[in-house]
Amino acid sequence: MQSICFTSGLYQTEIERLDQLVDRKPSLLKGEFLYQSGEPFTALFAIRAGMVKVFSVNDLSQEVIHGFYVPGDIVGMEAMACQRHEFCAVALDTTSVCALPYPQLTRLAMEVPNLNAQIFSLMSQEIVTGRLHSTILAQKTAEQRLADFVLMMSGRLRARGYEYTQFRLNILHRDVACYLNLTPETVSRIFGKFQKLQLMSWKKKEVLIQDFDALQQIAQSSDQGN
Amino acid sequence: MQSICFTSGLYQTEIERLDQLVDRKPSLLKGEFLYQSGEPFTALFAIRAGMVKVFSVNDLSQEVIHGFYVPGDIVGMEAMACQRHEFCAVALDTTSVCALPYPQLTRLAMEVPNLNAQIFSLMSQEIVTGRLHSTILAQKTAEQRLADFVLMMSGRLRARGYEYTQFRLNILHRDVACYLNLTPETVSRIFGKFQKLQLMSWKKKEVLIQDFDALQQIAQSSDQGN
DNA sequence: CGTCTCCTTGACGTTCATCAAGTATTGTGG
DNA sequence: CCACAATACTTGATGAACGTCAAGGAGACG
Repeated sequence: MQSICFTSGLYQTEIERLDQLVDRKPSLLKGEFLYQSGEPFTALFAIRAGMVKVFSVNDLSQEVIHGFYVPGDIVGMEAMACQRHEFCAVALDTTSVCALPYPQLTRLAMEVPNLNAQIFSLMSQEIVTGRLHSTILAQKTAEQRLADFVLMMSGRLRARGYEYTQFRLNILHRDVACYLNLTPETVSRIFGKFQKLQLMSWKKKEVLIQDFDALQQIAQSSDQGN
Repeated sequence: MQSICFTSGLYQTEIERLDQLVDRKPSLLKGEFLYQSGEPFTALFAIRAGMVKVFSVNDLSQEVIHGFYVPGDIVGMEAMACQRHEFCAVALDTTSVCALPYPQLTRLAMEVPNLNAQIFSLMSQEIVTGRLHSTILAQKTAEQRLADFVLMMSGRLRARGYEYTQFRLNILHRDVACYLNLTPETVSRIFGKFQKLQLMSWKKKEVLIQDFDALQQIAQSSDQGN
């Protein structure tokens, strides 16, 4: 079962031991929380199916979205420091997850060096991802951000063996806007433009990418080049 | 010596074992690199004195600054996933660091649960810090970002027992601009305004904070409130 | 003491947010 | 299963915050 998350560096026997401590949760419905800000931290969550967004809420109770997580991803690592959640994680779709209870996980990690290294690696990757996100917010135009976003989601699905030119993506455009620090209006205008240019379409939760190269070019064009 | 970095959760005997694997480096001069993008990852670095900035370089060879690190901080954790640096770390001042060789560190961590937990905690904290940085870039006005930045640096010095109302900060305003996704011109204008209002001054690398409350208020004002 | 980099100050322009109003889509209860 | 309400998306007109460009002044380093 855990063939997706932690396992790239583990032996079969190690995977089996990991399986034993996994707490397989019932499916979450759209809108249900994995965790909320303020709750004590008890476990990491491995996503098996569906999609999750992680966000915080600012002073004016607007969401600030920090990431969308797909099957194979682990969420919750940001709470290990305080042993308390400062962020919220909510299902965007019917979602199934495995809980990895933290005390048991660390205990097992102390016995299985490969598992410990895997956790380090995942956390390190999360730091890098966060910095990339910052960079995109800071350096790219609205068009670049959107092209980048679509390609990134496609790439992550691809990396995990899913269809990546045409796929269901149950994310509100409003949430995309929020993740990329844009407004829904801007997102709408730019997706409209992309569709007119036959680069891609995103209607009714269905994404279709028609021209990867052109999107890539937009995403990378050296700032005001476009 | 290591009374600053990892040690909050360690016993004396554990600290001593950590001390044994520390590789105490000679001082770095301003402008010298701790590591550069592309180099293999060999060690984490604990900063003992001075200041370090971590950054990446974008397509147009402009720096994107991800953080400034002060004594007591650990840098390099983002490279654990790939075992290769994707970022650069450079001394902004005469800086002294300890290298914590990664293989030895992980080996020791396997024997000392407290140390392992400490590393998890630091990495988790780094994820949170990155998300806060994103949030500031995304949600705050130029004035708020600058007020926030000054208070943050002050707060970090304070947390580590240094002077925090008046202190040396060897960071170019250009680098502050880069970190906060602003231009040097904007930074100059706003610091000029803050000085006129007697909130703070920053001249010749010397920061003086005159009115914490007012800065706090600016940093937090609910967006366009100010 | 001179050069180079950094900082300052002003005038102007651009990107994207805001506001507003209308259309589509989704969800719900009868 | 349909009708209606609520939410999401679209499209246009306007505006503001900050970037860009330019030129002058101060500080730092050799």
